[in-house]
Amino acid sequence: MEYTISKLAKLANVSARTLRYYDEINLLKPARINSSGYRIYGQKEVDRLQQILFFKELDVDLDTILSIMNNPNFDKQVALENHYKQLIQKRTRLNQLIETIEKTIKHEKGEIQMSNQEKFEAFKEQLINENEEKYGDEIREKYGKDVVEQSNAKFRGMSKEDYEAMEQLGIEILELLPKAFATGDPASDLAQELAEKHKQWLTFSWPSYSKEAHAGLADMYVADERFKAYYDKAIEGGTEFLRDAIHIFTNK
Amino acid sequence: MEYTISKLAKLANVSARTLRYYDEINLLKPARINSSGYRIYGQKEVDRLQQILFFKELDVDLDTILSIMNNPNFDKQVALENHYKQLIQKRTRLNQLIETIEKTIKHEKGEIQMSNQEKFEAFKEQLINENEEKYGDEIREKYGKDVVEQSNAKFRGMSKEDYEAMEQLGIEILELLPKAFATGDPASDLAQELAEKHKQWLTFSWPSYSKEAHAGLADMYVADERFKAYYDKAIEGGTEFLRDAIHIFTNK
DNA sequence: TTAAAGGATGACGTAACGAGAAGGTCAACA
DNA sequence: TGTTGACCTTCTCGTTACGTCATCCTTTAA
Repeated sequence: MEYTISKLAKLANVSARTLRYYDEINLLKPARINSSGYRIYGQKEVDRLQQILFFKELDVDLDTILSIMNNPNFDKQVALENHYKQLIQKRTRLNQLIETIEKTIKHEKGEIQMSNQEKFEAFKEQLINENEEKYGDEIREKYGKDVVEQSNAKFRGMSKEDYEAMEQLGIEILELLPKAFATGDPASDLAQELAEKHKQWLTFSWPSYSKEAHAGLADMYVADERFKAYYDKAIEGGTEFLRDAIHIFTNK
Repeated sequence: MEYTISKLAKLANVSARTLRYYDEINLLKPARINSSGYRIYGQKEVDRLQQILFFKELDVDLDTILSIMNNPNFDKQVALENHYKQLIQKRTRLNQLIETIEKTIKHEKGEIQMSNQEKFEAFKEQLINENEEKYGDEIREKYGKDVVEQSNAKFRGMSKEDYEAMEQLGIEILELLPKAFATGDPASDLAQELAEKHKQWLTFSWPSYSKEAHAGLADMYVADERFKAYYDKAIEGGTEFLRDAIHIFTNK
């Protein structure tokens, strides 16, 4: 079954302009262009569009969708969970705002004046909470508030280039993991290279590196099913192997 | 208390650029400009900014905020209570989004853990896709966009139990078809039982039942080689027989 | 044959700023 | 007194995800 642009547009309930735009940004290319220059879409494109629209419904921006769909190493689940976290944060913010409004209404009714500080307190609290939520309670509990806060600051100040380098490193780690695992030895050169790469990856977001923290994080990976799923997807048992490699690495 | 632009920006947790922009669009003018051309804000502006930010949190565009705030009939109390109501609504919407994403994550995780579930979900999606491809336009034209979308949604949200019941019904239909066909009469009791079962089967995936739609679908079965092959596999000429039985059933 | 429908490619507009250039002002410190 | 650095100014361009023309070409139905 083949579709012209407006046929597909009707099918998916989007505009033809939208499809041309998706073509333009390489998000969804037509299967072929016919002799008159018309865009012709096939089944594969229909499926892909459906995926795209699914993510769009979750408020994911097109650039991110593009990464998700083009990068085979990009874990859909991780992406979904990140997005989930963002939504939770949004809701937390909303809840605080609701509280603030409740307070404000009460104050106004009671004709009690709020100080400027008080008025903006809610917004500031929002920020703090966002930071706390963003980088996980686990790490905060283990390594203290300061680390998290510095980490936040570093992460926010990260350039696009840095972020992309970090992403690339993450991909390399996933690629290296099965190879290192194949050696069967967490002390092998490949496994230690893996641990080294993981350290580098870590330093992108951590304010300072410490062996204990690195080893602790490795333990957390095994204990946390989300991380475990991520690394085990590359190779079954990969998370434990990575942990062992890191433990050897940090005890050197 | 007087504020320079960055003082106010910090207080309200917005950027200086934002305040300059608000000045530019006449949403928030500074109290005065000092001899060096600096913007100086006072208490009135702080209050106004707070109001603006409240509305902004409600996703109200700045143009609308401008109208609201310039309206002399603007009652702060009423406005606040309206904000409040809207915030509650927004939170409800967010909660729905979060629920959806939770379901999706669970579903995706289930794909990894249980291949049964995976097959089921994947098959459902595939069915929807095929259905969309083959009949999307047609059914939309005939019965309207909503029916198709509700149908897809219903199918997606179907429980495993429902799906299995539906599958069972499908098997029964295939078993009943040759027996009914043997009567040679689409109006026979067996044939009408067949049509009734088919209706039940249909209601699993269709949002609402209508005789016309049922009859239309029967016609489509005969016209489409995929369905025809499916029913003819049970008995040669079974598709036409089923169609005739359904027509009689729907004209009762 | 002709008109309508549908396709294509620009190009501009949108909202709410972010980012950066180029330059002026102010307080502090050597 | 000169200089540094923080802070201010205006101006301009870039961003997202398209909507909306304008202009021209192709296909289809009457």
